[in-house]
Amino acid sequence: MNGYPEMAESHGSESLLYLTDEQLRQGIEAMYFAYRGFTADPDRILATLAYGRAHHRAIHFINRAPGTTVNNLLSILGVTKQSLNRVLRTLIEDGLVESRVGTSDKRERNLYLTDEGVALESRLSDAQRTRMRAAFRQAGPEAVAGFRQVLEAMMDTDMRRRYHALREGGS
Amino acid sequence: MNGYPEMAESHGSESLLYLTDEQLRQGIEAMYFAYRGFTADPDRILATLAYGRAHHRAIHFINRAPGTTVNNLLSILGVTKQSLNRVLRTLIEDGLVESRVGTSDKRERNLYLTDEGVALESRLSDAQRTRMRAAFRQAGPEAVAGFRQVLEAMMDTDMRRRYHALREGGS
DNA sequence: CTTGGAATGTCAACAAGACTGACTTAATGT
DNA sequence: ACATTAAGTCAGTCTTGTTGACATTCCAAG
Repeated sequence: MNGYPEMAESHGSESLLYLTDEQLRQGIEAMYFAYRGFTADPDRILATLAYGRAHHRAIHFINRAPGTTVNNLLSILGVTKQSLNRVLRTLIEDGLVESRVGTSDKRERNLYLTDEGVALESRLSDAQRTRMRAAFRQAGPEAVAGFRQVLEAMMDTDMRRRYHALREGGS
Repeated sequence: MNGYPEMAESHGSESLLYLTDEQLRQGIEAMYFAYRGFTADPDRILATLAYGRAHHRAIHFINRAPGTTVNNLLSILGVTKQSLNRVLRTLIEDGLVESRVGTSDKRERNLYLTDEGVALESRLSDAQRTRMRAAFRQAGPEAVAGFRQVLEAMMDTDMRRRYHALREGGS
C-alpha cells in the first residue's frame, strides 16, 4: 500500500514503520487539533478586546524584535502591507505600539511596544506559555527535543531562516 | 523571572531548563512557523480550485470517517452549522460529497465522498503527507514520538478524545 | 396521537482578515 | 535629475467565521 514491507525485525531501531501513511495521517491530525489548543487561550483574551490573531502576531514579533521595520514584519508574517497596516494602525491608535521614524533611513519606521503594549503581550504570552509549559512538562525533555526537530523540519526554508534569526538578533 | 532557579547541576537529567520562558517562546514560534508550512502545500492546490481550508477540512474528516453525520462533523471542526453548511453545499453541488438520509434516524444525514471527492482528497493528502514524511524521516523515529507526545498534551481534553476516536472507529 | 424537542437546513446581515490593484508621499541612491 | 524603495492609503473582493430568526422533518414521551 505504501511501498514499505513489514521489516521491523530486520532493521531494529531503523524501522521505517513510523513513515506509513497511517502514521503520517495521525501526525497531520495531531497537528490540526494541537494548533487549535495552541491558539485557544490567547483567542479568548483577544475576543474581549476586539482584537484578533493578527493583532497578537504583530504584538508578538514586535516584542521579540523591538525596533523592527514594517517591511521586516511583513516578510515574517507573510501578509500584504495593506493587511498588516490595518492591524498596525489600530494598535498605534490604541496606544499599544509606537512607530518612530528611522534614524539612518528616514523612510523606515521602527516599531516598538509601549508599556501598555508590553502588558498585553505579557497577558497573551503567559496564557500561551502556561499551556505550552504543561505540555512540555508532561511530555518530558526528550519529547520536547523531538517536537522541536520535527517542527523545524516541517518549515519552509525561508521561514526556518527567520525562525533562527529571531534568537540570534533577538533582544 | 520565571520562578525557576538555575538548578541544572543539582538535578542532572531531571533539569527543568527546558521549561524556561525562552524555551517556551521558541516552542511557540516553532509551532507558528511549522503550521504555515503544514498548510502551504494543500493551500496551493485549493487556490486553483476556488476552494479554501474549510473545504479541505470537511473533505479530510469525511474521508476519515465515512458516513459521519453533520452534527458529528460540526463538533470535530468546531464551527457553526451555518458556516459548515455553506462549505458542504458547494461540495455537494460540485459532486465531491454525497449526503444520504440516515437509515435509523431519518433526520440525520450521512456524508460520503464521491469518487471525485476521493480523488481530490488524495491529491491534498499526498501533498501534505509528502512534507510530513520528509520531516519525519529527517527527524527520526524518537523525535516523531516526542512530537506526537507534545502535540497530544497541547490539545484540549475534548479534542484529544476526538483525536483518539478517529483511530478506534476509523475505517 | 399529539406535542415537545432534536437534527437539519436556509435566509439575511455582518465582521475579521486575507487578497489585488492603483496611487501618493517622502527619502534614498545612482 | 531620476528611478527606486519604504510606507501608507483608498477601494473593492473573497473566504470563513459569527448571530439571529425561521422552516422542516422526525423521534419519542406523555
